[in-house]
Formats: sequence, C-alpha cells, structure tokens
Amino acid sequence: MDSNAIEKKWSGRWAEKAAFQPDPDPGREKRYITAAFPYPNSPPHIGHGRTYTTADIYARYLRLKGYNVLFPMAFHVTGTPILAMAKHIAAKDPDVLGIFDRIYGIPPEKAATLSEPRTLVAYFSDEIEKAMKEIGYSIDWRRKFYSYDAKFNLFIQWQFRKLKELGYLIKGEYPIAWCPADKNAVSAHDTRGDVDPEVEDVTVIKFPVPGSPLSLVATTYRPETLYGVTNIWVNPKAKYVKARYKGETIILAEKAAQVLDLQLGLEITGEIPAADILKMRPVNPLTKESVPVYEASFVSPEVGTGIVMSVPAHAPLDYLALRDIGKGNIPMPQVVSLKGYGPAPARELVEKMGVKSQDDPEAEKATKEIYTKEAHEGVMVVGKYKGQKAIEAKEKIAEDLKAMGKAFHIVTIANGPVYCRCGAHVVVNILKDQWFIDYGVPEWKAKAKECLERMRIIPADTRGEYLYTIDWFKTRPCTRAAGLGTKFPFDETKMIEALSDSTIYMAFYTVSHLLHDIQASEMDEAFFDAVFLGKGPRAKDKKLARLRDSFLYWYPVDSRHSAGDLIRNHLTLYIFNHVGIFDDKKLWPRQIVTNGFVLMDGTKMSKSMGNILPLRKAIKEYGADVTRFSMVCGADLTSDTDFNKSVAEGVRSRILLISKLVQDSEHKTSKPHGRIERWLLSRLNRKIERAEKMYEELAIRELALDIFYDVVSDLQWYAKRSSESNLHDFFHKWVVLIAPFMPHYAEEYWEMLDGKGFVSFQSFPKADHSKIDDSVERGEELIRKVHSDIEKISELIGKKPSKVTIYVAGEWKRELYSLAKANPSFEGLMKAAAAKKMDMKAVQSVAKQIMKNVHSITVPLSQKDELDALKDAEGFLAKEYSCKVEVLPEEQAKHDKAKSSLPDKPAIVIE
RNA sequence: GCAGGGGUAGCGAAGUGGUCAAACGCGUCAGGUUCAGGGCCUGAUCGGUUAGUCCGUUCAAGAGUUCAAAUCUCUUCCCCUGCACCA
Repeated sequence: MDSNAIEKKWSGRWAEKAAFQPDPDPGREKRYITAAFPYPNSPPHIGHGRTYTTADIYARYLRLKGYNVLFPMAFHVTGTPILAMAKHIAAKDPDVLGIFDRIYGIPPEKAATLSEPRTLVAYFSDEIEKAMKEIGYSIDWRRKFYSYDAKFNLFIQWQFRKLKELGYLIKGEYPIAWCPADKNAVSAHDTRGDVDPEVEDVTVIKFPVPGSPLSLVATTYRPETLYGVTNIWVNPKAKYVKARYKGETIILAEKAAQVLDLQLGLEITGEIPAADILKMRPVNPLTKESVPVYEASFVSPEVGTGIVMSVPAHAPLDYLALRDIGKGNIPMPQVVSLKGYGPAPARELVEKMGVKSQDDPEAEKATKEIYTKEAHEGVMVVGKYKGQKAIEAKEKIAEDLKAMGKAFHIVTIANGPVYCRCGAHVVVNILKDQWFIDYGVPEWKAKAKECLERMRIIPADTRGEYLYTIDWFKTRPCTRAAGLGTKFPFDETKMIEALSDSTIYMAFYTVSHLLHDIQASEMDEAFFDAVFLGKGPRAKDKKLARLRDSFLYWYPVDSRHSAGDLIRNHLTLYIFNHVGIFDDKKLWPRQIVTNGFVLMDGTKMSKSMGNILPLRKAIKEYGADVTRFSMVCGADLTSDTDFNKSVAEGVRSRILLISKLVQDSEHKTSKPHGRIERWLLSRLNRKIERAEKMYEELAIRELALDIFYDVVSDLQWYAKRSSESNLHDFFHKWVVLIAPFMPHYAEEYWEMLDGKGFVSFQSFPKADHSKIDDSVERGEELIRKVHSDIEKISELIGKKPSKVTIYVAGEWKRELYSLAKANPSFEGLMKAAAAKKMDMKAVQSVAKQIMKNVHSITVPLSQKDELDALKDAEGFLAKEYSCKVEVLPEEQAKHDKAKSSLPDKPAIVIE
C-alpha cells in the first residue's frame, strides 16, 4: 500500500464531501476546538505540527463520540517579523536565502519573488495550508482569514473599544530601549549580536554641595549602603556638566546627561571641570556628613550619572579605588553584617583574592560575590531599618529618599552597553503616551481567576503557572509604532501589538465564513455588539440572527491548544480578554491543553544547526500518518518529544504489518473464534475501556503505547499462535479506535473491511465486557512464559528438545495460596495447612516459596484453567520446537521434576 | 534572585509504597532467515550464578519513616524553562 496514494484518496474524499465543515445543528451537542494560529513567515516544519496534531487527534476523537466538532484555522500576520523577513529577502540576505534553499528547497529565484510582505504571506500561508491538508487535519477551511483582513481589523477595533469602555485601556509613560539615531524602539533582533536590552530602574541620590545650589547626583544599585559612604567618585578624564532638572541644578557626566535627557528632560547650563568637583565637600543626605570627592578610573561617564558614591566596606571597587590613591586605611563604616565576614567584607574579600587594583578584572568577580551575598544574607546594622534584611531595607530606603526629594530614579540598560545595528548606543526612552491594557484591575484579575478555576487544565500541573501569570500581569503596552495588523482605534498612527490582537479571535471563526455578503461599512459597533454580545441597537436585526446563532452555537471554545510556552502570555491573555469582553460565563473558555516541543534527533531544531525537517518533506518521506504518529507519541504531552528516523521507520513498519493483516481479514468469516481470538478480543476490549479515559485526558503517549505499539505486539503473538488469520471482528473495532491517530490508513482499512461511510464518523467503540476474560488472558501469559522457559532451558542444556512434557501444579498447591493470604506467616500457613490435613512435607517446600512474597499474593488460576490454556498451545509449542509436546497434570507425573511445579509455574521436562 | 519542572540502565523514557533488576522505544551484541546491504524474526543487554533458578548491588548524594522505598519525609548537589512588549 502506497501511503501517499492512500492519503490523497482520502483527503480528496473528505474534501469532496465537505466532511469537516460543520454548521450549527441544534439537535447535536457541539465541541469547539482551536489551536494557536500559525505565523506564516516561513514554511512549516515538524516542530509546528505537534500542537495541531494533538488538537486534531482530540477533535477526531470527539467526532467519534458523536459531537458536532468544529476545528478552524487562520493565519496570524500581525507585528514586525513578516516585515523583517520580507526586508531580508529584498536585501537578498544570504543567510535567509540559504536557509530557504538548503532546508526548505525554495530556490533563490523563487525566494526573490517574496520581497513583498503580502506575497510572502500568501506563499507561506499556502505552504502551511497545504501541509495541514496533507497531514490530514480535520480543519474547516471555509473559515480561514488573516489577521490583517479588513473585517478582522474591524472586529479587533471593536474589541479595543470594549476594553476602553470597561476602563481597561489606559495611557501612560513607559520606558523602552531606544535607538537615538533611528528614533525607534529596539528589541533583540535590532541589536548587534542580538542582545536583548534589559531595562532596569536605578536609584540616583542627590548630594547637595553646601554653599551652592548644586547637587552631585550619584547612581547606586544599593541605596541602603548610603550610611557607609566615605566619599564620592568622579572620573577626571570625563566631562561633567551642570543641568537643570525639576528646578534644581545637578552635576553629572556629559555623556550621561545626553542619555538621560530623553527621560529626565534636562537643560544643560554649562560645563564644570572635574577639578572643580574634586574640591567640593558634598553632604550625605542621610547622615548629613560632608564627604570628599576623589577621582577613580572605574567610573564610566556612560553608566548612570557618571558619578558614584563610595562605600568601601561593602563595595570592592570603592575599596580598591581608595587603596589605589593611598587611602586604603581610612575608617570604613559598616552598614551590613555578613556571616563569615568582619565589618568590611569588601576589603576582606579583595585582600583574600589578591585583587591588584580597580582596573584588575578580578575586581568584578569580587563585586559580584559581595553584592549577591550581601543582598541575600546581609542584615542592616545601622539606621532606621537596623536588623532587617539588606534586600528589604534597600527598597524602603530608596522610597524614603525619593519621598523626601533627596533621590530620584532613572531607567538604564542593565546589560549595557548595547549597540543598535546602526551602531548607535542604545538608551532608554520614556514613551509619554503609550497605551496599555491594564491587567492589574483587581475585578478583572478576580474574574480571570474564577475562569481558571472553572477550567479544565491539561496537563493539570500547569495550573499553578496560569495562576502565577494572572497575578503577575500588570499593565501591558498594547500598541507599537510599526507592523502589520490592526490600527489602534484611539490613535491610528499606532498598530495593535501582536499578542493583543489574538486573544478572542476564536469568536471570529464562528462567523468568518458568513461575512461575504456583509459590507465592511456595515460592520460597525452595533454590528459586533449584536453578534457577539447580543445587545445594542441591532440586537434584534434579523439579518444578524444567523451570525448570532452561529456564535452562540459554537461558543465557548471547548478546548484551546498551544505549546506550553504560551502560558506566560497568550493563553493567559486569552483568559483575561474573554472574561473581560464576555460577561456571560457560559462563553468563557472551558479547557486549555498545552504541549512540549519537537526535537530533531535529540536536539532542538535551529536554523544554524540546519536540522530542521520541513513538514511537507516529512509527510512525503514517511507518509502523513507516520509523521502524525512520530510527532506526538514519543513523549508525554508536557515534555519535548524526539522526531527521528528510526522512530518513524518503526511506526511505518508496524503499519505495514497491520496493513497485511487487514488485507488477510478483509471479509467477515463465519469461522468461530478460538482461544487465541478470545484472548485478542479480551485484550482489545480492555484497551477500549481504558482508551476513552486516555483520550479525554489527552494522554497521547500512553494511548499510542496501549492501542498501537501494544496492539502490534499482540498481533505478532497472534500471528505465531494462530494457524489462520481470523481478525475481521478485531479490526472492525480497532480501526475506529485508532482512527484519530492515523486517519488515512484507518479510512482505507475501514473500506477494506466493508465498513460503511467514513470511519471518521463512526461511533467510538464500546467495550464489550462479556469479551473480557481474565482466565484466557492469564492462560496466554502462562503460555508465553512456558514458551520462553523452554527456550531458555534448551539453550542452557545446549540441545534442541526432542520431547517436552509440561506438568501443571495440583489443586492443593493453589489452595495453599488462599490459605497464605488469610495467614500471612510461615507458621500460620503451616498450621492452616495441617488443619486441612495436607501432606506437610510437600507443603513445606511450597510454603517457603509463597512466603517470599506473602504481602502481595495473587490467587493463581485453577489447575483446569492452566491445563486448558497449555493444552490449547500444545500444537503451537510443538510447531515452535518441532517436537512432541505433552501437557499433563502433576498427578500423572512420570518424572520427579513434576513435584517442583507451582501454580503459574508448571514443571517442564525436556528430553 | 524569584517562580515552575526535573535528575531512573549506552540513549530516550515509563514507573509514585509491595507482583521492580525496573514497561516501551532506540542503540549495541549474538543467532536465524531462499542472508550483498537494509529489512524481518529470536534471544541477550547491572554483576555473578543456574535446566526455566537463585544471590548480590542499583533508580543524583546522604539521612530518616516502614515488615516493605525508585516511589513517602528531611538535607545537600546538579540540570532545564520563564521572568514582559518578543511573535
């Protein structure tokens, strides 16, 4: 059977019959499944497939359970990455073109035509759609849209108007990493070396200079150490300036002033030579002490304010700089006590490490060590917060100083210096009218938590992560200056940011295919209010009733699927926005399912490694069903799964084996079921019973092991044990069970087995309890054990058996097991046996065996059951070892060894 | 640092108190096959031992609870992920 041909055949038929294009059907219960929509800036690879495959398996399972199931798909094109990709292509970026060529097989000529964002989107979304069709996702493609479609834009703008009405949209200041040359926000992919600029608040403390209106402003990460300041540092090689800031005149480095101007609004009034500063005696605002100003080379005019306060007891650099100018012996007031150190931990460590000077690279190591240690273990020994932890005092002191006007804070690049690709030094800018969504509103948070509580979360142990994220969300900027998507309705020069426009789009799917005959101009506030909220002036509009009905039929989303990394943003935003926009709790999300990633041959797929397997290539090479299988069955839902050739090959060869067996059992026969068929069906019905629960819990891996791998090994055993194949009944049930995993083969098998209609729409098999037969299964286990024992023994004695005799333990030995259960001690058992007047000599040796596992005794099969099983296998065993095989009860023994037979462990005599 | 998740045989990965020397898959080794290779089949794969057995030592390290621990408790070490404007 050629898998690609089968796939084509069945995907063709599904499409032809519009099998997966459901419409509201009030007579049937619905299930609505969505997965995070793809971002088409490159072709799909197998890593993209896991979430959708999981969702599709689930959707297909629910269909078998009789639900009317909707599984739609669309494309997310919002934001800058598509623009960036188009730009790279336009610039003929060799890296990008090389990856397309080598990995995805897109020749440079073809790639060159994709320099327009919309062309690029069209091409890659088409690739994704094709791949998704080829792999057999049961998606309703009628509902497809792009997040830059005009009608979708109107929907999103409506959403934002609602958020504003609710008071969730606010305007404020926001610090961002900024390139002063490009006059643009900077993120990781805009910087040299792809450094992600981290912004960080830093405290600046004012040291007023007596007798003048001036203040020196010192930057510090450790305001609590202000008690221990001995002096101020400036760099004599740097230029310093005076600047007006909020009615005061402050002194700081010129470079610092330029950088900070953006956020502080400084007016530079003149230069001031470092030599003049060195003569000043500024006042510590906390201790009111006058301190000298000294020079130090470690002070960088670009970091902070270019002025640093010196706390030699706790800052290695400060101590080193003092020592460098011959003042290493001045008194160093202690601020923080640190276990294992004396009153000046910085000096102690510096001496211990033998750091040479402030320019010694070791100085940084010492600094890091002291800072982290003191932050976590340090306790204040002076001041208002004496006795408190340094880390707590730090915040409080900074707040106190700010409240008194003796300090302020600035925002800097924590991991600086970072450079823009244009070469400019990245600084921090404060955006004055940035729009935010305020996820900090307490009622909103409370609703989000309520929703979470009502929701089913799979895997269950990720629930805490959602809760954490809900708590952690504060205000979140929701617009950007550039990118594709939707214009922000209250400032059309801005675009709605990419995570903010994809929070309730699942509602849009319910009507997206019904909008053809509705003009965009008609889709106003009242339109969306009517369709999605059922209120407003058009709520009774008959024309909109169909849309409203469709929405109400499908909503809420019964299961949302995504990779686990989206819990921290998208999935939590999804919860927030649903509970925010939709008052009716019946419309709130019901379930979220998250999964891990796909590894390629054990390592993370990456462009630089070149180990990316394009999805369409995988499908072509291994077939759709094998690819589906290999993507999701290798690991638990949460953990990463490995896609590799040998796993895929293993799946394929198993499918081939099954195909062969199905071919042999195409038609129903009237042949009766023998013991081995009964065994197989017993196993199958047990699996069916378990499978339903596993499907409900999306225990994909367990399912795969149980209803696929395990079934294959059952079938292999069956093939050995049976003389002729009689599997029609078995497959008729099993094929439906496995169909969600391998829909194409399942359809093909179903057809071969004379099934009617699509297997995709059959009923999930019911476990037939009358077919579950414990003794048959245990009997078969026994046969397997005996089979392998014969193998072992004949190998050990180094000869092929010419005759095998199997002695089955007598009934009295079995009775002993029951007695042992009631009397779980050696003496107890012996007494009980004596009371039954058993042959105590024989009992003793059996009892010894039993006592080994007295706490976990299982009652063995009866002698008759064991005999029946083994006699049934006589022919099989004889064939296996090409010799005569005889099964006898122990009582008919012709050999001493028979005595050592035990329940579940017949004696075997090989001659 | 904070939060979350982990450390099990050569590898991946099950296993949450007894039936565990530990599923399953891969790899490796041996044998078989109308056998180039590959595939397929059978067996082995902690050490020792044996007519199918039994014994010893294991589940990051250490301590404890228990008749019984990979599984429960405590301590330590190590690893991974996230920490915001990035889709």
